[in-house]
Formats: sequence, structure tokens, C-alpha cells
Amino acid sequence: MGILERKEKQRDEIRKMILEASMQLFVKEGFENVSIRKIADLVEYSPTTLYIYFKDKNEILFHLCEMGFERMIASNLALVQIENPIDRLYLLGENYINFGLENPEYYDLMFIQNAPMKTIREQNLGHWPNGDVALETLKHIIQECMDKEFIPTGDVATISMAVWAVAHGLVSLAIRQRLERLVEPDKVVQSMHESIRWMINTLKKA
Amino acid sequence: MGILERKEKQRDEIRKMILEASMQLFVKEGFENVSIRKIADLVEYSPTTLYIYFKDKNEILFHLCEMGFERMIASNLALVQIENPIDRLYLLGENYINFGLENPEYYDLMFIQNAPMKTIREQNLGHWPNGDVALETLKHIIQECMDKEFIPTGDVATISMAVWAVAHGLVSLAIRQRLERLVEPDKVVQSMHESIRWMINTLKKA
DNA sequence: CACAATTTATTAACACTGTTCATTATATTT
DNA sequence: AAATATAATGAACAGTGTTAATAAATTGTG
Repeated sequence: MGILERKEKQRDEIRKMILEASMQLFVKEGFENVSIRKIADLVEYSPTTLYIYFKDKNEILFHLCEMGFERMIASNLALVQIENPIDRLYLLGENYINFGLENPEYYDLMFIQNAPMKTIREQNLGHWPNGDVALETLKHIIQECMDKEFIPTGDVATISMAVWAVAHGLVSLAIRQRLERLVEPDKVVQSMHESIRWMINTLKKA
Repeated sequence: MGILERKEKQRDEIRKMILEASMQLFVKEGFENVSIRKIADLVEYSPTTLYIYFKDKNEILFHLCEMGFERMIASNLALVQIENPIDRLYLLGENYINFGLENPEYYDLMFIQNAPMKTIREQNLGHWPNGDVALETLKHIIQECMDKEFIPTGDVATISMAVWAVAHGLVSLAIRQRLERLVEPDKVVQSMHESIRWMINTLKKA
């Protein structure tokens, strides 16, 4: 079946080409300005051709979302070198905030938009490939903190949820220009980092 | 100037009519399905006529957003009867989560969408009428908690930010179907309430 | 009252959007 | 070489926000 294999490979390469064009548009013109027609222009295909390679726009956005998670996971590579799980948690928080502020378009897709979740449900993948990996990282660190008795024992998922909520709350309010209503614009980033540190600090003491 | 006054009143009534039709569509068909043409159909005007009463769609959404805040503020009326500011903070948190889960469309507009903020900037109102009121409520409670030494003294804005971040993080992740990835779907709401209570608890002890 | 000026409302159109269907071109298999 | 899949496309549908030009209604003035 050498031919079928080659065809499959070709198909994947075109899919990749489409996704890379989408990403290019996406980071340059922003999420809202990515349209099927613009992507098609860039890859020099007809708009309808894209529907041969992807079910709909949501599926394209879903893959962009996954690419965002790859970036985020890559930004956390340094974590493994940190022995102390509390220190690892601090860095994870810092990284999360920095990633969100530096890649607002990706962040939007990963944690705010509905589109990617729609694809997960419609194609009932059952899981969220890279998203679940990222969450696993958080849960693992929290678990280790408990095991080593650096934080009080409790339900890992619930504590992870609280920590994630603070980080996501800060980033999503920031990139939607809501935090400026509470803190002077030039102090927002600093306050965000203070908040997440404070959160982990109190978790440690509790 | 009796006539000008009456004209102004008439104008306001039509504006109100348009907004009420928008709200009707909005709560029934959801935020994404509100279009200028559908609103126009409902109020039996031509789509272009709406542009005489509002600058653009963002301005209409901005007013819907303000109406959302009115609902939220109304849901917090019971707060004034609570003496203890910590208990008031608990209830504020509960109410916030309940409001978000029960009015996801409004919540979206109030804290997630860009549109309303665009109007605030473009017409440089300088402030966020009802939004600022809601934030003031939170800051006031935090301040009172500090004054009565129920929580450690610190920058009111920063602490308020952290508390808001947890609440918003939970609600926004929930209505975007992200929390189900961490906690079993039927336990999500319960976990959210636990998280916010835990947050205020640790704030109290800290 | 009649005429001009202003406000209000509408029609038509522009430039987009995602998506589907019927048709054509290309490549593969018999 | 003919038949059959696969890939690609043009045209079209049904919608979006918004603007310019035009018509209708209302108000102000001689």
C-alpha cells in the first residue's frame, strides 16, 4: 500500500500548509480577522478546497488552539529542572501569565473561545489532546506539593481549579481590558504577578 | 424649550424600544445571534434606522452590558443587611458565581467580550458606568474588612483584584466548558463554590 | 397658510462572512 | 484507452455590519 501511504502524506502536507497559513494570518491580523477566504488566498487555493481538508472553520481553529498549547508547553520546559514543587508552581504561574500577555490571540483560542471545544464535542474525541496535558502538569505539581506536605492535603482537582482560576482570571481580565478599571494601567502586570505569588504563598502557609 | 425636550424624550423612548428588543433577542437566541437586521425586524424599523439612534452595534451591546450590571447589582441588594463585612464578602462571591452561571450571555458581555469596552474608549466616557459601581462594591467590602482587621492590611486594589480574579476565573472557565476537563461535570458548580469559600477563608486567616 | 430647513426613515448597495452544490479537471485503477 | 475515483473550482445561498443617496415627515420661519 505504498501509494495510499504517499497520498496520506501528501494530504497531511496540504493540511499543514493550510494550518501554517492560518497561523500566519492569525498572529499578524488577530483571531477575528482570520477568514476562510483569506487563508485560501494565502495558500493559493479556492475557498471551497479547504473544506476537503477540514470539516469547517472550527476544526482549523481547533488545530491552531493545539498549536498554542504546544507553545505553552514548550515555555514550561525549564520546569523539570526545578526540584522543589512549590518553586515549580511559582514558575508555572509566572509562565502562565507571561504566555497569556505575550500571546493574547493564542490564549483567546485556548481558554476563551468556544470554537475549539465545539470540535472536541462534535468529533467526540473524548479528550482535549494538548489541553489535558497542560492541566496534567498543574495537577502533578499540586499532588507533589501535597505528598511532600508543602501545602495542606485536599482534593487535587479542586485545589488545581482554584489556582488555575486565579491565573486565568487575571490573564483573561487583563487581555480584555478589565483590570485597568481597578489598577493603574502601568501597574497591571506587576499586580498580576503579585496576586499569583500571594495566592501560592497563602496556599503554602494554610 | 418644551418642544426640544419632548423630542428628546421621544428619541429616548425609541432608543429604549430598540434596546428592549435587543435584550429580548439576546436572552432568547444568545449573544451571537443578535444582528442589526433581526433587531430591526422586531421593532419594525429598517436596519439603517437603528444607526440614527445608535452609532453602531457596539454601542447597542454596550447598553445591554450596562443592563446586565443593573441585574447583577440588583441581585446584591441583600448585602446591605449583613453587618459583618466578611460574611458580606462570602455572599458577594456566591452571588457572583450564581449570576454568571444563570446569565451566561450577560456575563459574556460584561466581562469577556471586547465590544462594550470599545464603546467606552471610542466615546471616551472615561468611566464604565455600572461596571465601576460593581467594582466599587467589592473594594468597599475589602476596605471594611481591613479597617475592622478581619483580613491583613494591604493594597485594596490588589487584594480586590485577586478576589475578583478567582471568581471570574471560575465563572469564565465554567461557561466556556473548560472546568469539565478538571472536575466531573456534575461536581463543577459545587467545586466552584468551594473554591471561592476557600479563597476567602485563607484571606481571613492570612 | 405656504415655503424652506431640518429631522427621520428607507432603499440600494458595498464588502464582507461561512458553507454547499453542481461541475470540471486531474490522477489512479482496471 | 476507458472507467473510476479523487481533487479542485465557480457560482450561489443566506447571512453579516455599515454607508451614501433618496424619500417622507416634521418643524421653524416669512
